[in-house]
Parts: sequence; structure tokens; C-alpha cells
Amino acid sequence: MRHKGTSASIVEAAETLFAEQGFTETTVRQITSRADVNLAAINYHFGSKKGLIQAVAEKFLTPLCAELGSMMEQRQVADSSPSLEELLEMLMRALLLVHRENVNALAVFMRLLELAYMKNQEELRDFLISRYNDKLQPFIQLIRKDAAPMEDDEFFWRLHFLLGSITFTLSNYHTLHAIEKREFHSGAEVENILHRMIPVLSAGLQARADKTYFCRL
Amino acid sequence: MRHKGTSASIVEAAETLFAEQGFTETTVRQITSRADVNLAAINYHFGSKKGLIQAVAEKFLTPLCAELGSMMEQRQVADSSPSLEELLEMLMRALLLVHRENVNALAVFMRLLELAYMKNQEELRDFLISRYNDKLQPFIQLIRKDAAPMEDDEFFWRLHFLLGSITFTLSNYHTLHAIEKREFHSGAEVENILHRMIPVLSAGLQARADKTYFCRL
Amino acid sequence: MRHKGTSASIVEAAETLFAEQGFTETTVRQITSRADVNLAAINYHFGSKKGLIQAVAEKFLTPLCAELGSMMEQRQVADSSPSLEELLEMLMRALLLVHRENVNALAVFMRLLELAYMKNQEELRDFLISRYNDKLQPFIQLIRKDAAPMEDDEFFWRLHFLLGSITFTLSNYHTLHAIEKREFHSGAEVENILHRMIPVLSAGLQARADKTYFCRL
Amino acid sequence: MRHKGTSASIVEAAETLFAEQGFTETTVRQITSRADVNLAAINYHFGSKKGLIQAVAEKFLTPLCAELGSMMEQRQVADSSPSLEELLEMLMRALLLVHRENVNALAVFMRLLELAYMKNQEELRDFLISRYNDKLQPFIQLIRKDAAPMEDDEFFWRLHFLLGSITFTLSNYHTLHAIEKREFHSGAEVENILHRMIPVLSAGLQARADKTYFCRL
DNA sequence: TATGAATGAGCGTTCATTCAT
DNA sequence: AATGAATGAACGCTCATTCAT
Repeated sequence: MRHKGTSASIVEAAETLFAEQGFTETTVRQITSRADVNLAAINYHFGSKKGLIQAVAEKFLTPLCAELGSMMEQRQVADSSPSLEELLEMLMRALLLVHRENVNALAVFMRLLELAYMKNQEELRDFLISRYNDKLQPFIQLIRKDAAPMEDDEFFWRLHFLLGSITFTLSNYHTLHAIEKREFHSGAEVENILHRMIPVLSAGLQARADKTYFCRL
Repeated sequence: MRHKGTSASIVEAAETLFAEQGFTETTVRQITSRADVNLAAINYHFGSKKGLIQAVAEKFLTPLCAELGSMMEQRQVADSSPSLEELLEMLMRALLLVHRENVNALAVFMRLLELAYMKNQEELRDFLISRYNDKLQPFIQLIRKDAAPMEDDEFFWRLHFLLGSITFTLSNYHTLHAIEKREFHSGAEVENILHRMIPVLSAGLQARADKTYFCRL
Repeated sequence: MRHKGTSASIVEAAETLFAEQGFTETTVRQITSRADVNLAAINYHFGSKKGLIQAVAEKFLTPLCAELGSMMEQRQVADSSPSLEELLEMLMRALLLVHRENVNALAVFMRLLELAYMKNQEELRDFLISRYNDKLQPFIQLIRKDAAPMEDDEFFWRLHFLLGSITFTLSNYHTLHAIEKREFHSGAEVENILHRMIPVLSAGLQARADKTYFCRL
Repeated sequence: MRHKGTSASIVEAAETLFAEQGFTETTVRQITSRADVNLAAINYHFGSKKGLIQAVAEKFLTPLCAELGSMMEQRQVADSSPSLEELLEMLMRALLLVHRENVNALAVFMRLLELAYMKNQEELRDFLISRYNDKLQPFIQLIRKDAAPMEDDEFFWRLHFLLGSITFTLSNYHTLHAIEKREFHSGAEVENILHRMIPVLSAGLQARADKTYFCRL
């Protein structure tokens, strides 16, 4: 635990601060000061603040995709296609893997996804897509198989409703956990929250698309 | 239309920029320059950048709560309690009201809610709660009535899963719309997206909470 | 003399430091510290360090060109064309005008010309040409009239030999003056140096171009 | 030709970059990166960036002085003293020797001389004087013999007018060559420029010093 | 009511150099 | 002899805010 190398110290400090404050709000001075390394070390090791953010992203996404892939492989030996709940459970287990490495990992990861969907962030978006889209598409297609039958565009939006639930909850887990504790005198752990999501998200994906309401809005 | 007053010009410019870039990334210089007013005008009229953000918040939340309240009042004359889908439809109609005022209004509004859940943003959170909690609680309790039976904490988390879907989708509507157009050669309007959410969110709230999966994560 | 305004203080301090150290070597902190103004003042008043350099340039070049123009106008009433020595004397008198406003003005001005001829400084070069070429061309053409008959390219190079003499001497006047004082126990004033240049430059321009030496190099 | 040693690679890369950008604007990172050697190599082999600059200086000045010396020796067997044009031709031939070693050599060399005349560069100036003054003085005295009769201080300034012509033209040869090509659709080679200087500089040195103009400035 | 000028604090980045191996 | 890692100092610039009028 003593001295784990400048690069690793920077990444660790960055994870915590990014999770708490977001990327823009976190300064390189805060990171290097918390990591107890020289101010210039981020630029030396990662080229720029942006480079550090990408390094943090890869650190999480690579094992996550790998885990998801190996789970899917294992499951595919059976003759039946996995159910929606099974698939979401896989996803949650993969997220837990990231979570267990670092308390802040999931929050950073989710903030990164949020950031990627902002305007003027095409660079980050393209970076993530180019690196991980191939690995995630098979999983997404399996989800679609067990979801309610629907058009491509309907599925596109539902997938992002789901993504919104996950990113919002995990990005702000710290705050939500604190509120829950204050209101109900007990707080759920991340594992528990991930578990609670499964039936909710599953039901949302399996809900029948109803076009008759459209006129009434 | 010609000269709509310094304050209004500032708010209008701020809405667009906040929607596109978020609050931190938007500078007072960008706002005053776009509004074609003096750099000091924001501090003069709103005290600070934070004051401007709160003014924008009130501008959206006040009519939204009012609309939601009057809808509930109208509905309460009937002898039956409103269904979940009816309630969500009310919410979406109230959001549409905000949307119709300004193309960027909903995105700003949703970014504001996201911001309110961040660490170190207790001030904004408290401000919103003190001003609007009373008005929203009755609506939330009606939702709970038609949701699946569940503990307080379970309902707390599901409400935030729902909030995540809404904020993520509407904050990033601009980006998602662009992606949809590129992929499927047609893009859904905001009204349509709001409509699509209803069955999904409704199903999520009515899903039976299943504790047997817990151990498997 | 007391307080002459932030802009003017900055320009004055910049002139001295640019003259002594050149542009790159002079930092905005040195300038603002010497001018006793806030560090941000340069960016506020001139947009950037580069903007300050251009402001300094215009401050010198505009009156110089004006003076040169009015001298040429006055002279043109006579029926004869001005001699090379007369023209160089005009130039030197115009330079003296700049010099009298500020001890460092000529050195800065000359460093600026040197800078404009460097690679990767096309922006500055284009800026100067677009602003002042029209005003200098008539003067240059008068010089050509009384110079020895020669090809265009020969004249081009001789003009730059002349420019080199002037820029080098005036850029480094401070150093050269100090050396002269140390070696000969007396130092020439700028006025005197400008005067001494006239017969030398004049003779250079009137020297017969000799192509027979070419093979011997 | 393949691997020419770290030191030589550094010097070669430095020459090009110094010629193009000047000394301050050229960073050790640029040099080591272009030379494809370790970042620390400059400090290791030359002690500091300043040490590298001095090494480059010696590389040029030593053969130049030697050549000039041997030319003077050869010429001295004759019973007559060499003419100004002969002497300038010797100088140009010696410069060509430097030029032939490397396309950028003359530009670097001339930039170095310019640098040596700047304030705060006494160290470099003293270094050059201590090493090469003795070797150059005889040549300078020969020049004086065939120049117009004049006071010491007059000769001092004329020598620097001449130095200015040479340094300015050769430092910026790259730029001037490009301008000439654009304007006249043909560009002169360095050899040609050196040749063209001879009659101009010679005439300048032989011009009669005229003190009657003094009062008119 | 409004604004041009100015400010202190802080930003991400780059510099030549040094250190440990 | 050579190098990857690291460093302290400084860089130009931008931030939200305040002041004097």
C-alpha cells in the first residue's frame, strides 16, 4: 500500500475526485496534490488532463467488457437464449467487478458515460465507440431478443432510458445514499441497488409499446 | 420582440448555453456576449452566476408545479384515484409546457436536477427542496398508490431510477436525436420521447420487487 | 507623469523590456510587474501578448509612415527628384521622430522587423504588409530612382542589406553603445549613428553591381 | 551514415531548428525528439542548452577563422596589401565553407552573432571574444587599411553596419529567398547573395564620412 | 440603471534540468 | 554511456467578481 508508483497514485486520486466533483470541476492541482506527486506528473505520464480521463476510462471499460464477454460465452453453451433478467444480472455482476476494485470506480465510469453524451464531446464519444462498441453490441442484441417486440427506434430510446437509470443512480450514489440514510435511517449498499434495478429495468424493456396515448399529450 | 430587457436577454442566452454545455462549462462571458449585454450585468441583476442558475430554475419549476397541481385538482373530483399511466401522462404534459416555452428549456431543467444531486451542491439541493418539495409530494404519493406494493426505501430508489431515465434522456436529447437520425434516418420529437417513456416507467414502477435474485449477484 | 492609465503604462513597460530582451524572452509577468498593473490587464486591454506586440508596432509605424509621407509630399513641389542622400536623411529624420518619443522605441521597432522576417511569423509579416506596404512603396521607388541601375532582384537584395544594417545597429544600440564607451571612452548618440549611416548606405546602393566576381567565390 | 553518435545527431538536429526558429524558440524536447535521442542527452553531453549553443558556435567559428587565417597567410607573400574587395571576397569564401557543410549552418551562425549582441548575453559575448577575437583582429585591421580614412569610432560603427547586413540577410535567407521567388519567380542561391554583397559593403566602407549633414537631422 | 475598467485567484501546460539506476 | 522518471519554476491565459462612475 505504501508507494504504488506515480501513475497509479495519480489514477487513484483522480478516480476519487472525478467521482465526487466531475471532470471539469476537478483540477490537476487537486489531483496531484492528493496523489502527493509533482504538478507536472499528469502531463508527463498522460500527456494532458484529457489523456488522464481516457486512461481512467480504459481502466474500467476494458475489464468490464471482458467480464461481460466471458459471461456471455459461458452462458451460450446452453441450448436456450438467456432471459432479460439473466442478462441484466450479468451486467450488474460485471459492474460489481469494477466496483470492487475501487469504491469510486462506478461513479467515475458513469460520469464518463454522461459526459460522452454531451454536445462538443464527440471526441470522447468516438473514442469510446471505436474501442468498445464491438464488444457491447452482442450483449445489446441479446437484450433485444427477450425484450418486447418493437421497432429499432423504440428499442434505441428504451436502451437510453435504461442507461439513464443506471448512470444517474450510480453517478450520484454518494448523494442518494446520504439522503436515504437521513430519511430512512438505513442506506443500501451498491450491490443492493444494482440488484433492485433488475426487475425494474427488465419490466421497462418488456412493457408493451402503446401508441394510443400519443395523441393525448 | 426587439429589446426585451437586460434580465430577460441574459436568461434566454443562459438557457441555450446551459443546455448545450452544462453550467460549469458555460462562462459568464459567453452568456453576456451572446445576450449582447455588459459583462457585469449578470452580477448586477442576479448577484452571481449561481443566482442566475437559481433564477433559471425557478422560471421552469414554478409553472411546472403549478400545472401539475391544477391537473391533480381537476382529476380529484372523480371518485377514483388516478392510475400510474394517467399520472405519468400528467407529468409529461407538464414537462411539455416547459418545453414549449423554449427549445432548450427541458435540457436546462434536467441538467439542473442532475446538478442538484452532486456532492458539494447542497445549497442548490436545499433551495429546490425548500421551494418545491411541498408541491411535489402529493403527486409522488399518488404515484406510490398505484405502484407495486413496496417498502419506503425501495420506492425511494425506483423513483430515482425513473428520475434518471427522464433527466438523462432530456439532458442529452440533442445528442440522442442526432444519433437516432444518423442511424435510423429519422428522429423523434421531444413530445414523442415523453410519450414513449410512459409505459416503460409505468411498468418499472409496477414490477414486483424480487429479493430472491439478491444472493446471485 | 504620475498615473498615465493602465494601457499606456503597459505599453511603456513593454517597450523597454521588448527592447532589452526581445519579445519571446519578455514575459507578461515582467511587463505587468514593471507597469505596476494587474497580471490580467494585458489580456484585458490587448487580448493577448501578441495583441500587445501589434499595438506597440502600430504605435511606431503609424507616425513613422505619416512623417515619411508628409516629407515626400513637401519635397515633391520642387521640379527635381530627391537624391539618395536626401531620401535617407528623410528616413533617418522619421526614425528620430519615433526615437524622441521613447528611448526604447527604435530598438523595439527594429526587433519587430527582425521578427517579421523569421520563419513561422507569416502572420506578423502579413499584418505589417497589409497595413504599411502601400505607404512605404512610393518611398522605396524614389530610392530606386537614384540608386545605381540594376535588375529588380539585385535591388531587392540591396534593400535588405540596407535593412539589415539599420535593424542590427538599432536593435543592439544599447549593447554597441556600451562597447564603444568601454573601448573608446565615448559613445555616440542615436542621432549621430543615424547620421553616420547615410553616406554608407547611400554608397552601397549606388555601387556598381559587378558580376565578374561571381566565378571566383 | 547510419548511426553517427548521439552528440553529432544532437548538433545536427539543433542546427536545423536553431536556423528555423532561433535559440529561445527551440526547445530541448524538439531537438532531442528530432535527433531521436533521449531527452536528457543534451544535458548529459553538453551540460546545458547553453553548452550546446556554444558547441554549435565553435563548430562553425573554428574552421571559419582557420580558413580566413590561411587565406591571409597565402596572400601576405605578395608585396602589396590586399584590397577591400579582395578581403570581402575572402570572408565570403570562408562563409561558403561553413555553408557547404550544412544547409542551415550559415543561418545558425548568423543568429548566434545576433544573439551575442543582445543584453543579458554577456556570457556568450565574452566566450566568443575570448576564443576568436585574436584570430579576427588581423583581418579587421586589413579591412581598415583599405577603407576610407576615418576615426576609430567611425570604423567601429561601419563595421557593425556591415555585420548587420550580413547577419540579417543570412539569418533570414530562408524567408527572403521565398519572398524573392514569389515576387520575381526566381530565387538566388546563397553563393550568389554572398557575391552581391561584396561591392555594396566595399562601397559602404570606402564612402567618405560626411559630417556636414549632422546638423540637418 | 448600468457599464468600462480592473482584479485576485486559479487554470492547464511547458520549460530546462536533475535524479536514480 | 545513457535513460526513463520526475521535478520546481514559470508560462500565457481565463475565471467570476468588484469597483468607480
